[in-house]
Amino acid sequence: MALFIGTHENKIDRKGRVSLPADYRAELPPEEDRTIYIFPSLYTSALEACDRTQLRLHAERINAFDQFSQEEAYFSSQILAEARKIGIDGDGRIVLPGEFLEKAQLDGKALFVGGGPKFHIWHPKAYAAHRQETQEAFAGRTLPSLTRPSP
Amino acid sequence: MALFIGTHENKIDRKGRVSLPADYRAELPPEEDRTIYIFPSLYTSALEACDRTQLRLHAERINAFDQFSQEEAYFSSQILAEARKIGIDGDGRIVLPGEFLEKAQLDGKALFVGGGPKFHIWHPKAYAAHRQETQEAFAGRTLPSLTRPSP
DNA sequence: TTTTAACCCATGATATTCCATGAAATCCCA
DNA sequence: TGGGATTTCATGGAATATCATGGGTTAAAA
Repeated sequence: MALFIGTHENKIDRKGRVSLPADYRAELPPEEDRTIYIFPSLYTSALEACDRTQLRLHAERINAFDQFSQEEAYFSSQILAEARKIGIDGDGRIVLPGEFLEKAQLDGKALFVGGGPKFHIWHPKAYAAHRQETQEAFAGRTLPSLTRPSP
Repeated sequence: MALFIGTHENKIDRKGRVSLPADYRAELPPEEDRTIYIFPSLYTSALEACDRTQLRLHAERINAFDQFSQEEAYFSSQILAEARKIGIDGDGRIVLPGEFLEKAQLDGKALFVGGGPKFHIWHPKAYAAHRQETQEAFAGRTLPSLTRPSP
């Protein structure tokens, strides 16, 4: 499984190109190492990106709702309908479509934020604020173990 | 599973390089023996380090929360976004990024402290104080068994 | 045409690798 | 068991490779 970690702030050039961090490129599966999938995050201004395997997992989660249910329709329209397949050029760069630049309010810089099997692309200042907010909301919280579920 | 034990105090050279204790290197899995993952400890000034298997476990714990939930966002931003993949050079050394040196307030020395599947990197004096504190707080405490869950 | 995507090459800064040294630990054989 | 030989290890500096970035060129799409 891909493990995207760390944060990298890269420049968006005048052609709209941004280098995908080398760490991230190295995590992409060999058979699909020149493609990622991106869609707008549901509850933040960021973009969410992942490889094909992870996008399939999202599709399966959505399919786990009852067919023709409102939940299925909601998540399907928010994720699957909005997602785009993005190519990676020979120098490891991607081009973000205009609609995504607007959604994430990106101007000259893109902040790549690792999140395990996925990563986010933020406006640097927006991420700083978001990080601060979650930190205040969850200060002191510990991460539950998988083997011994908390009561 | 890797078992990092014991403590080792090594020198940080002017390029930020430190020798990873040979004991620890020997514990790394053969297929990934030239890479470790490091992130700032959530509630101390230390750095936390582990192998890929252990980091994936962290990612899975975080993924066990609902997608797009606040808990997921919090732990992801505190652990996965702050983590870095650190290469081990041919001589068994790692380079600690400047941000990590600051976070752990490391100047010339790094104290490696074994903790089973993970280890910590401390400023020597900070660790001495931390050890003293936990000892005072938990002296007399017994260690629960795995097979007989605590009530 | 105008735009958009993909490819090729160049460059400075940063990160990684290679080689050398002394000290300490380990080994080996009488 | 002793003591010299050998290896391992931490550390220092120099050489090399990688990466992000910029620009130009070509090919396909709008």
